[in-house]
Amino acid sequence: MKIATLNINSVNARLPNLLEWLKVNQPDVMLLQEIKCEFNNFPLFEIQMSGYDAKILGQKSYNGVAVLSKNKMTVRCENLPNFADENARYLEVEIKINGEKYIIASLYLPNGNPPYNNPHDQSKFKYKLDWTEALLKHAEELLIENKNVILGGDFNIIMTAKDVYNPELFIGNALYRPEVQNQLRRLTNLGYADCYRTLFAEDSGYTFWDYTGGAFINDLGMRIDYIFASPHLTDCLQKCIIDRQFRSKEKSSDHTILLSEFY
DNA sequence: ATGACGGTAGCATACCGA
Repeated sequence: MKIATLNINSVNARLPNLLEWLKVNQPDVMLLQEIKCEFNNFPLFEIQMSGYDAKILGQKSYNGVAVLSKNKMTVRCENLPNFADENARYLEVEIKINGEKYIIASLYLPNGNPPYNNPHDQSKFKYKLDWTEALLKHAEELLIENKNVILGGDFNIIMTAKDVYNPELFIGNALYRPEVQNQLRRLTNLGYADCYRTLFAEDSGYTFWDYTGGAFINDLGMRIDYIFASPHLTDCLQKCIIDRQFRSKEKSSDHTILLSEFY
């Protein structure tokens, strides 16, 4: 079972790149974040012609998440349960693959930094903390329900100092604050494994490079996209790959694709 | 504290992002 995740930074701006990648790599499931469109503007026809069905939680201009799947899927929830959210950041589906039932979520965790024009405003960080608390509570319940659970997406959290090119630059940043790093550790303490770190203890594993300042060329990146797998699935973890070549393409997203494979 | 880029909305420039 192959599953990939990508913060695509507008699905319509990057559709050719996505379709080409799907054609070559043929994942069973593809998780997308920041599709930046409503349902009616999602390129459903082109996705279906590539052999995938799509479930979409859209939003105009900002956010928006989707799940693409070769197999039939049903939506379990749009947005986190018990969390009123005006933004489209969480889509959870159920998919049967080779006779096994999976619960899979595509998630886009809030950034949490103050707006540029109001650097002392902490409301966005509070939103991030609250959102992640709701995720943790739900993630715990999912493990009781099914042994095959995958939570993948853009978590907007740099877990440790080795997950960013220069940790000192990020002290106080909402992506690097101890409160959210601790929340992500709590996800692992529930039993979910960070697939990339499970297989690669030392590699940088960056998934994001800023558009500015030649960040990609100089490998000034950070690891903020993750695939977390339930214990039973982690036992079956075979591969985890970061496709840097996809980030080097013309008209690339500022994130790249993370791909996990299970037996 | 701000901007570098890039996307979207909508038509000039503001907002958002990590």
